[in-house]
Amino acid sequence: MRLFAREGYAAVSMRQIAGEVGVQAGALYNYTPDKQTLLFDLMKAHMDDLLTAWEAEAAPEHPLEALERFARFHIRFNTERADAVFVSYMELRNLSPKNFEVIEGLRRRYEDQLEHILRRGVALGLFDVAEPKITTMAVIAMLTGVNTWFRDGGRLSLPDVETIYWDMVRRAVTPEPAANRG
Amino acid sequence: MRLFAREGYAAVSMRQIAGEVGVQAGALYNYTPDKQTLLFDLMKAHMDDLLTAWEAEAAPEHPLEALERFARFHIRFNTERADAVFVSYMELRNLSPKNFEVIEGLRRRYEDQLEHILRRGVALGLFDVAEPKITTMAVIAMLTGVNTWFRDGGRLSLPDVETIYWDMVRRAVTPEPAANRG
DNA sequence: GTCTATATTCTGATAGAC
DNA sequence: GTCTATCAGAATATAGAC
Repeated sequence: MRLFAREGYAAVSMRQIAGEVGVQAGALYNYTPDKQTLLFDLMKAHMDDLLTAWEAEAAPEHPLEALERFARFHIRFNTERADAVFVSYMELRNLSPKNFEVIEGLRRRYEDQLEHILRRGVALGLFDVAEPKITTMAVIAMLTGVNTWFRDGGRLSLPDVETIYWDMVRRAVTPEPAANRG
Repeated sequence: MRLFAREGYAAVSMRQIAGEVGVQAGALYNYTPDKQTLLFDLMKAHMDDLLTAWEAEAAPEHPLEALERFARFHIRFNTERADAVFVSYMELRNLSPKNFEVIEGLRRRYEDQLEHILRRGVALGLFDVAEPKITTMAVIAMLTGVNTWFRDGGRLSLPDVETIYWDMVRRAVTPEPAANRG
C-alpha cells in the first residue's frame, strides 16, 4: 500500500513489492493471482476496515452528537491511514469494472451513514440542509482534506484539528438563529 | 492530459500519446525533451491558467462578496477542467523535486488568495475564523470535491450547485448571531 | 512456499532518411 | 517535422527444481 501510494500502481513493479517484503518476485504469486487482484484486495480490506470501525463507534442517537462523532471519527481514521485513503481514491481507474463496483458500493455505504444522520437531523428540525446527499459529499471532501496537510507533531494536535473542523461542519448544517434584536 | 487523468502518468506510453494526437512516437520528441517534462508543462500551464483566471475575476473589495466570488469561481473553473485538476493533484509525486517546488509554489499562491480574503474578513469582524490557513484548506477541499460527483445535465445546474456550496461556506465562516430572545 | 530462469511483450528514447 | 527502425532495459507472469 505504501509503494502504491508513493509511486502509483502502474509505476510499482512486482519486483519492488517482493523486495519490500523480503522475497523474490515469483513468490508473490503464491499470495495473489496477479497485480490487479493485489490492488483490489488492499482496497477492499481498507473499505471493510472503515465500515467496521464506524460500526464500532456506536454513534449516539441524537443527530448533532452523531454528526460530531462522525466528523471526529472520519478525521482520525483517515489520517491514520493516509496511504490507503490515497490509493483507494486514486487507483479506482485501475480496477476491473466488477471490482470497481464492489469498492464503489462500499464507499456509498459509508456515505449513507453520514447522509442518514443528516436526514434524521433535518426531520427533527436540528439541521438546515436542503440537499443531504450534496452536503454529505461536501462534508466528507472537507474532512478527508485534512490528509493533504496534517502531519503529526505540528502546532495543532489531531484533537485540536478535529474540533476546528467539527465547528465548521456544525455551523454549515445547523440553522442560523435570527439576529438578536435585544 | 486526458490520458494521464484516465490511466495515470506511469501507465500511459509515449506511443499512446502519439496515437492520440496522430503522429508516431518519435515525433513527440520534437515537442518535449522527455515524458516527465511533458507532465510538468501540462501541470504548469494548468496552474498558470488558474491564477490568471482568478486575477481576471477582479474580486470585490468586500470580503463577503469576494468570498462568494471565489467559491463560485473555484467550482466553475475546476469542474470545467476535471482532468487537469485530477492530474495536478495526483501526479505531483512524478515530478522532479525542482518541478514539484514550482507547482507547489503556484498552488500556494492560489491558496493565499483565499486566505487573504478570510483574514480581511476577520479583521473587519465579518468572519469568525480562528485558523485562516486551516479554513482555507477546508474550503478548497470542499469546493474541489464537486468534481467527484458533478456531471452536466443532472438534476442540478452548476449555478445551483455553486449556490448550495456558497451557502455552506458562508455559514461556516460567518459569526453565529446570538439566539433571538424574542 | 521460495527459489532461479525465462518467455513474451512493452517501455522511453535515439539515429538517420527524407 | 515526421517517419521507420532500433537499442537497451524492464515489465508481468509462468515453469520447474528443491
